[in-house]
Amino acid sequence: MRTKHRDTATGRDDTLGTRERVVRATSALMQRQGFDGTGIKQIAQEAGATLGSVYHFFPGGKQQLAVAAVRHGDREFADLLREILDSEPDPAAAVMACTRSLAEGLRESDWVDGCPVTATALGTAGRFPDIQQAAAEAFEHWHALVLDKLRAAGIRDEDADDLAWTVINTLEGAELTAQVSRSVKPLEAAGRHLARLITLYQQAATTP
Amino acid sequence: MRTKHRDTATGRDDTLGTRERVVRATSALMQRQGFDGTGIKQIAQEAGATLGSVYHFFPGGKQQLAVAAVRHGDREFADLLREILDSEPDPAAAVMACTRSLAEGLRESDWVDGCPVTATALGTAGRFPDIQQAAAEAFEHWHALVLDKLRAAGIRDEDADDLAWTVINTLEGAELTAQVSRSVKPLEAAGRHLARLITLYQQAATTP
DNA sequence: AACCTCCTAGAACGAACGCTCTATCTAGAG
DNA sequence: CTCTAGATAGAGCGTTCGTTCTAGGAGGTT
Repeated sequence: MRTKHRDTATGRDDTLGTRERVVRATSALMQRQGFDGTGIKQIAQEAGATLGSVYHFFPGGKQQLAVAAVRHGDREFADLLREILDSEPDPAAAVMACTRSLAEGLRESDWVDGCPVTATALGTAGRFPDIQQAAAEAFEHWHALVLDKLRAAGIRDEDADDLAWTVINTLEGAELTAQVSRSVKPLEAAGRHLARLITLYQQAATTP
Repeated sequence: MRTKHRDTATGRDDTLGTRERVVRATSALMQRQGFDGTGIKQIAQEAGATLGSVYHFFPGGKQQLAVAAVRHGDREFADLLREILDSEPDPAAAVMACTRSLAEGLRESDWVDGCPVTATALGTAGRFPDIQQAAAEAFEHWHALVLDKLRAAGIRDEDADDLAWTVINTLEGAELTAQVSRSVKPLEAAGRHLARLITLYQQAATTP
């Protein structure tokens, strides 16, 4: 029954298992519409699955779906972030490359694909601790990646941790502002200023 | 019928008109639960109004309610921002005071009251242009306030505009990260680094 | 008195929601 | 072949959604 054909219109890949297709559809839909704006029947339709299949793989219902979607978004952005950070030896240049990549992704999606976990996490702030914790763990993973890069570049340990948080914060906020404003300007400014900040702490580390 | 009594349990103020009570309830609820997570009947109940009253003042329905709520959040945060910026002559110290204020607000609300426009705007990204534009205007208003402060402190015009965007971006992102992580650490780091960045551009302006 | 405008009140509608349920299909083991 | 567990299929449950609708109350003007 399952064909090896890729549906170019919806981006759905029938070679993936049902569970994976459902997770990806949930992630994509909640990224755009948030938790409450996304229906399970809509997820099933987008994934090319039926309601029975969805509840077979996710007996915990919508909440379990959201947690899986957030974790998927976590891995997805972590892979992108790792790739970009590895491609540039200089951390300042690497962070600027990140802002360019985020800007490109936003523009290509006509300003609808923002951070894959923010929309889901924000709408469920105090209501579903599981979802919130999955989102918090995503931020921590991304922070760890940036932290490694900063430390490898010689930035002092006591500076690097906070600086890595500011990098994540600013990327997050700039993407959000850029999306709402439909302009890459906030992301461009963020890249320039983060690069400036990073080189500042690099100099501080080499001249004690 | 209308008493002059303030309901200390719900925070509802009966001395306000119905329309204003509805707007405030919408703003508060959508700040926590987003657009789709907030029902009109819930708004009516929280505001101490009936469904008929809500639709009398907002015949445009939920969409019009959301726009009014975002504009209310815009004014609310603009007032706070203006007050803090005016209380500190040094822009770096003023921005740090902002991060402290945001951290305090988050902690007091048990991490549920984040930015009053983000949750509403994110969930309606591509669907309701009116809401998105109201949110974009809010960011512009806040940006203008920071921009004035930076210029008044002598920062070069060509630097100040981008720098003001990064301040807004980073405040936004840090509040978001702090809320999800239930920790003030991201906000504290943001305050320190923004202050550092601002003084850097101040020095650049005085030593050509 | 009558009248008019503003506002309040909530029943009722069709649609969509999350979820449960039973039934059927498929594939591999024996 | 039969047996079984995993996966698929979708009708239907009760509830809630946004919205519409009609009816009534409050207060001022004529």
